[in-house]
Amino acid sequence: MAKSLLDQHQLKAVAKLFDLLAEPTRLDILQNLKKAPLSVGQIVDATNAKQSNISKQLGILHDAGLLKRERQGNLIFYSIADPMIFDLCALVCGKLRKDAESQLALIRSLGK
Amino acid sequence: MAKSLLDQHQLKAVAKLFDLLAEPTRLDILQNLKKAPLSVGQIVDATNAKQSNISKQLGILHDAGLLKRERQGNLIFYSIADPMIFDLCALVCGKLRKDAESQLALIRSLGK
DNA sequence: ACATAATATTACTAATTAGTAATATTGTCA
DNA sequence: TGACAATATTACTAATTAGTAATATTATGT
Repeated sequence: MAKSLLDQHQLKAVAKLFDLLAEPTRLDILQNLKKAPLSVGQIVDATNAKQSNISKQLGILHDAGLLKRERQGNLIFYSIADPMIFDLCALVCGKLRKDAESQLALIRSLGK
Repeated sequence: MAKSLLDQHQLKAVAKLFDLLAEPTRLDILQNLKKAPLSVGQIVDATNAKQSNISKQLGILHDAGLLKRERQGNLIFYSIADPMIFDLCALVCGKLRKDAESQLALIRSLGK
């Protein structure tokens, strides 16, 4: 086992995946799809984004392979293609919570 | 336990953290710091980015709390503040590898 | 075929930001 | 103090992109 550092190309691929998760609207879509597939309209209702934007972001997530798409009559249902995303989000949420708790403990310790 | 969906503010915080990891240069810095703290000059040498850019990206990572900074004489050493980052990167790398392997298997299965 | 509902696309604006050259700052050593 | 090395900052450009209104597409039911 050598240095095993990622090369430029690989770094770019990793960055691209992180970038997909670096937008609140897309994260909102993903967390809403966590339990079950939803139609575009349902996602629009669940978030507070406009239809055109949701459609756009769904397209981005689908093109990247993070979402699956299935037509059912007049509706189009999207679903999570790889639940690994939620492991990622759990890690990040865990870190943020831990940081916040440390912050809180620090503040409390200053309260004499 | 209710719906437990993140609100707008929380989504923004999560997105911000992902955004820090959504740039190849910053990822390159982080992976170089994985083994040990490095000075700015060492990081510049290890990557193929200019000094001013490395310094800028180090500042961003430090301001966000992902890196620690320590002066030693003329040099300034940066180090990873929270190794959780590597868990994140490992997940992403794992996914990309798995996807690539599936792709490869598919191609092979088509080769008669 | 027509009206309607659901979704996608287009064209655009505003905001963000990576990278950079030049310059400023900070520390070391003589 | 002055020269030098390491790092940070500034000011700028070019590129990317979220959000949006308007419009186009696609499917359904009559």
